[in-house]
Amino acid sequence: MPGKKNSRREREKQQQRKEMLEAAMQLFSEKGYHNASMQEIAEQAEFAVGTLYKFFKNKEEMYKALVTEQADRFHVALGASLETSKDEVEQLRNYIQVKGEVFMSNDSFIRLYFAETRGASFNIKAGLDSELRDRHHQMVQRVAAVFAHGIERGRFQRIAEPYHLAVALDTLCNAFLTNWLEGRDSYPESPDIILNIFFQGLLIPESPIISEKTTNTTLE
Amino acid sequence: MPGKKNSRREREKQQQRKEMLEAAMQLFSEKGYHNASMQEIAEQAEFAVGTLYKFFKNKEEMYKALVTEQADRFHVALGASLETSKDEVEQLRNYIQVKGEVFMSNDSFIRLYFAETRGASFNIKAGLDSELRDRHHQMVQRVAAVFAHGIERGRFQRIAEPYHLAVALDTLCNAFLTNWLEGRDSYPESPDIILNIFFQGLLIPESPIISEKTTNTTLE
DNA sequence: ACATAAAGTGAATCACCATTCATAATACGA
DNA sequence: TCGTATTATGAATGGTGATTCACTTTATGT
Repeated sequence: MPGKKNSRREREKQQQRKEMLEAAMQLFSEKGYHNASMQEIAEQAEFAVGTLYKFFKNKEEMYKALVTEQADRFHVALGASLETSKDEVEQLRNYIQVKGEVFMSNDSFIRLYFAETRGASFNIKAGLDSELRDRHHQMVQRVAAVFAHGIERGRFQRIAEPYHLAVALDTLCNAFLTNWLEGRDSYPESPDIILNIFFQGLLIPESPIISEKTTNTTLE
Repeated sequence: MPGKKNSRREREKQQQRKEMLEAAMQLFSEKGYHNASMQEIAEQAEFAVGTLYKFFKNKEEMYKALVTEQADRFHVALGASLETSKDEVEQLRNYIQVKGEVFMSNDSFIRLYFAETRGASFNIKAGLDSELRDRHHQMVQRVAAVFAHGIERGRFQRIAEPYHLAVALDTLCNAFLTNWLEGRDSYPESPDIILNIFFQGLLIPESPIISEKTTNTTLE
């Protein structure tokens, strides 16, 4: 009487589930939610349609499972990237690095992630998007904390609210990564290109110079 | 025999068309392409379904007309914003300003625009998205030219490729605007918050100091 | 090897929508 | 006002695809 958990059957099931999700991932990311049919997914996964329904209540649940599970992995990795060092610059550098790596190796997921997280996602009613957005938002908050720390410690200049800086950093990564996904451009080998945009001016130079009042951008 | 163009009928037609597109805009941006039915759109516009088809070959064409026409207005406004001044800083400031204004007053369109331009858009096969992306890309190139100029003229430091700077600026605007759309945050009253992130360090200070070699972000 | 339970199958069902087109309403010139 | 042309209407059509479930196949225990 094998303990329910790791029976062979149980492992098999997990494997099947995984294969279904892989097929689904491929088709959803290629054709989008509405244009990928359960039939196709079943064929791709080499199961019968009915079998999909033994694992997932319906198409929507399947999609949700897919997206949230991947997003979890993604967020965990990002979260970890902020723990690696005590130095704020290093933390940010790592964040960018990891984000890049994850994107590189999961590009089909990324399409879905962006579809849900950025541009309006109309696919799913039941608040998948808002759940994802929230988690993403939490991630941004964590990055904001890093900036806040850096500012308190006198490592960074307060050129903007920490939260705004975090939004900015996050979105910059996405933009460059998107460019890379679209093949317009290669993703910066090093995180420094992105960091530079911030740090030229963000990092407090030995001798504090620059602007007269911090806020006003010298204009005519 | 009134010249075919501005006959009353002609004007009426245009008005009707406009009302159809308005209804469509509202529904598409609320529920997405696939979840908005022609029936609904017709009701919302107070026409019969059949009448929609007198104006648009089919749902897809209607959607395309909607998106491209709006996008045109949008791009024209943005383009103009870069012509206002000879000073690069002013040009960028204006770009941000105008982008903000357009977003503010067309938020339902923005959802669609992002859906097409950013996150993977699966809605429409016939290359609407790629057409839009191209135009958007051209816009980015124009901004890049501004940066390039500024750098040549010695107004900006070359902290990154002009193109990269343009991508960055554009995406920063989007991020802040998106935040505003989601109600997480109010859109910066002035463009300066965004500019600051760049210009602290981008603007060449009277006495050239900072970094030892431009490229390497001081790290441990 | 057999009986029973569990898992897998895919044709049939059912709902939903885009699109059409025969008909009705309306506009226009005489 | 009447006859014809133009335009609007919305019920009917046809296709698509999610979901179900009676049946078949496979696994398990004796």
